[in-house]
Amino acid sequence: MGRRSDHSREELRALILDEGHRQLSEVGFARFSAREVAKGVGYSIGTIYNVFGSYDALLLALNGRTLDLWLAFLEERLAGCEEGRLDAAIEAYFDFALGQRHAWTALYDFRLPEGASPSEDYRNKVAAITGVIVREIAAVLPAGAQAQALPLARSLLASVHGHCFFALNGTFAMLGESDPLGAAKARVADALARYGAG
Amino acid sequence: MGRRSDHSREELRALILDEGHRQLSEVGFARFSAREVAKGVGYSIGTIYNVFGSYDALLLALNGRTLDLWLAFLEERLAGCEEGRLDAAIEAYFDFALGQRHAWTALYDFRLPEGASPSEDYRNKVAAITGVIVREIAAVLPAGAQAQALPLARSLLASVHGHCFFALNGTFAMLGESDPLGAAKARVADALARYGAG
DNA sequence: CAGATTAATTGAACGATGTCTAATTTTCTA
DNA sequence: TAGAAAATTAGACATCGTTCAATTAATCTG
Repeated sequence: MGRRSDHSREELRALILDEGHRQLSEVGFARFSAREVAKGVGYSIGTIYNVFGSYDALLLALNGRTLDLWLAFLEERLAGCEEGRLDAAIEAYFDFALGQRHAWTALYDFRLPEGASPSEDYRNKVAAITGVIVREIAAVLPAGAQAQALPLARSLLASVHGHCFFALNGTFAMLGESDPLGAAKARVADALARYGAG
Repeated sequence: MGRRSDHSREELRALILDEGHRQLSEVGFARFSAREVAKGVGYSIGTIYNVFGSYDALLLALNGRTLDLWLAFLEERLAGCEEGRLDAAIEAYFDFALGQRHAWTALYDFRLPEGASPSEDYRNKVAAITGVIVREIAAVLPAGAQAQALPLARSLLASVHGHCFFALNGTFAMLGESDPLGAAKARVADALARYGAG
């Protein structure tokens, strides 16, 4: 079969992303297959390569979508939240990871070949999520510690990530920890206490 | 070729583990291949399956070896260390992950199929590493807070893991963080300060 | 020591993967 | 309307994990 006019380039791209994200969320990164996505949208594997160029590029696009969903989820949770916004953000972190388990895990299971770096677009998405945390931390830091908001946000993101990661991969269960979210909140509180936040 | 007397069962197992760990450390989890290991030891792929039963079992054994190396590395670093032992442990965490980059990453990239859980042997190895941290934290906690040593150790392990993970996977670089180790140490110090450690 | 039994080892087969490319077909352009 | 450009396909390729019948060497047995 040759050229078709079923979908424009952008429609096709969106179609593949929709179906791809659906499958990734269902089967997880390890079992994810570009061929299967092609089947799902009724095109051949070659078309996936025409649109995305490579398997890696497809996965980067799918992970980008996950980041978009994550940011939206985070902002929505914070939208009607007056007090305890930072705790709410941590809860949102956990809830998204648990709810979108496979998609979230794929963010970290998938790695570009050594030397390669993600697109500016992708980096911006990561920075956007970080930006939310920077904002929330700045809001609770005293005036004299505002300069610490960015480095602190990066560090606390890493801490929360570690807790969330151990919760999902079974490490915490193996060690008898039954309240990963509580532990994560406590560590964030520890750090903020030192900067006189409140 | 039929039965050979080149190696006993245990020698063969050790041979495969040696070569497997060498290759895993060299090429990383994504490019690791059981067939290639078979080539490396001069046996056929079938023999790998006779000895280990499955690809998953082989990888679990290889990750087990990484955990052994990690524990030994950690203890050796702490051996001649009088003060600042906890900071030394965090440094050791980072140094091992950086030095054994591929092997360390494989600990978390590889996942058992859903529902399956690692062997008791594997769980013990993870618990052993945790045990070292519990011990070191207990040593700096005041008498009244000893009960917190275990939960705190689990939580601080997660925090340090998050920092190490972000350092290795490029997230920190992407966010402009240039001292992940320093940040990890600071978060641990924050937590200990709250418990009156010193 | 000879023959039978057991155990280990092999390599081909299978279905699946990502990747590439020649051929085909449609659409656009001059 | 003829030719150029773009899109789509299907098959080929090398690789992967997995299985298994056949083969061969070591061991046991009488």
